[in-house]
Amino acid sequence: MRASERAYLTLLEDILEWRLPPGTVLAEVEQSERLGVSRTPLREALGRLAAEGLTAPHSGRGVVVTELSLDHADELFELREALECKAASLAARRGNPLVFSQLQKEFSSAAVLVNGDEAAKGNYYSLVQRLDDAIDQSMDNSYLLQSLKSLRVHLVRIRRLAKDNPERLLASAMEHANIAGAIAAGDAQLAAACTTVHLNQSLNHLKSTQHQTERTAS
Amino acid sequence: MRASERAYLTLLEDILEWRLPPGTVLAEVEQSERLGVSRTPLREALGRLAAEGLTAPHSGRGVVVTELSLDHADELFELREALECKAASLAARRGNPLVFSQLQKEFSSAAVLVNGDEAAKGNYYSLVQRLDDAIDQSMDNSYLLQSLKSLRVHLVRIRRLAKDNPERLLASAMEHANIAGAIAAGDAQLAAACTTVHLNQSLNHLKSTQHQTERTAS
DNA sequence: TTTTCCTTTCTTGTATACACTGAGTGTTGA
DNA sequence: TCAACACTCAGTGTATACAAGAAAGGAAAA
Repeated sequence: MRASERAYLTLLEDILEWRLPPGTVLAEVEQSERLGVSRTPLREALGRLAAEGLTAPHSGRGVVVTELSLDHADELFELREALECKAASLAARRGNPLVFSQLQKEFSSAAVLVNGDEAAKGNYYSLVQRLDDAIDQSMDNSYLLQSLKSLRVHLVRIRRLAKDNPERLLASAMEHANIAGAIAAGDAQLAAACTTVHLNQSLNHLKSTQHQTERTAS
Repeated sequence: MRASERAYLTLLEDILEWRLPPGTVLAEVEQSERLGVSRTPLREALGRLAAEGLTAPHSGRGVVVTELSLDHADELFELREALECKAASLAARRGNPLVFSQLQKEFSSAAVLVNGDEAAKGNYYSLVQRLDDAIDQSMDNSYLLQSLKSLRVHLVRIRRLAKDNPERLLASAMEHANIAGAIAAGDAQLAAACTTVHLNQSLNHLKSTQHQTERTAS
């Protein structure tokens, strides 16, 4: 693997996992020594991160990890609604109904997963991943896919701020089942509506986490 | 100005103006000599172009300017509808009505512009630009703005394939007036609907250009 | 004659040295 | 004591040399 690729993947993971929290200054020599590559591939990695909006220039001197807090959740979810509703609509028009009715079934019977142990919860998350993948493939639009991917990087980062609980996961599973069902039925409008509902519920849950944190802190 | 910035801007313009058409191979030494910079800043420029989807790796040997033809218009406009409808909705909720009712008036009286000479047509295009800018500012969402900007790069490129005529420009002006009016009225749903109408008309016009070209070629 | 393998050469990937800019600090004058 | 100027230095921006890898061409064998 190329050195620039290794540096990029390492930095990306460090940022997404909050090991490099917002505001962290990324000096070139420092990071190149830490990652064991020279400055040239490191600069390429930093350039890719900047293009994704994960880093930003810092008063003319170096780059910093961009701010991200629950304050950004509203903006992020507005974009997410635009992209994912469109994606669900297109999938409803173009996807294979069998794939999505199968996914719907799995989500409907996901109650056992979200109440189980960590491994079972991992299974649930991979099920969500499979629905996303199926939509990505069915919508058959490379530009929309590209936009979604760059959005998801930020979503991964912000998701770490939320604590999920069994009740929310169960509700989420039902919402996902509805989305899959609407796509399987070929109903574009319903698929978009189900996605809107799901995203609003997710956002509300995310914000309720914030209130808890504020109360805990005070 | 930095050498990498110059190289980036020059290559960007060359690609958008079709001086570097799709499929053109961009060899590093060749381009660095052409632009009078060394390979290091040139590589940074190429990296930025690749992040925007304007270039893509070419079977292990250099990068090529990505394909773009009217075949991509459908995909591009699907993403555009998702983003611009959302943008118009948000602007309707958050924008200053006075700004948009002023823009509506200007679009309504734009008939004299589109029938005029080249300079007058330039005025019309800058009016469209002002509406876009007003929406960008009013929607107040940096993530959505970022997505829109990366989309617009491709739209600039594909717009060169379309020939505009006075009838289309006049209709376009009316459609823009409707969008501005809906935003001024604070009607998010109507603003989105007007945007959908406008984009469908634009896409149809773009495709009719294609048919003419095909008939001309045969 | 065709296919396969080897060699050559061109292009990219990486490291490093040097130049330049900008921020911080210390000193000097009012 | 404060402000302004100059100097230092850390850190980025650029150039270039070198290494590694892939494609193309030719030669040899089937």
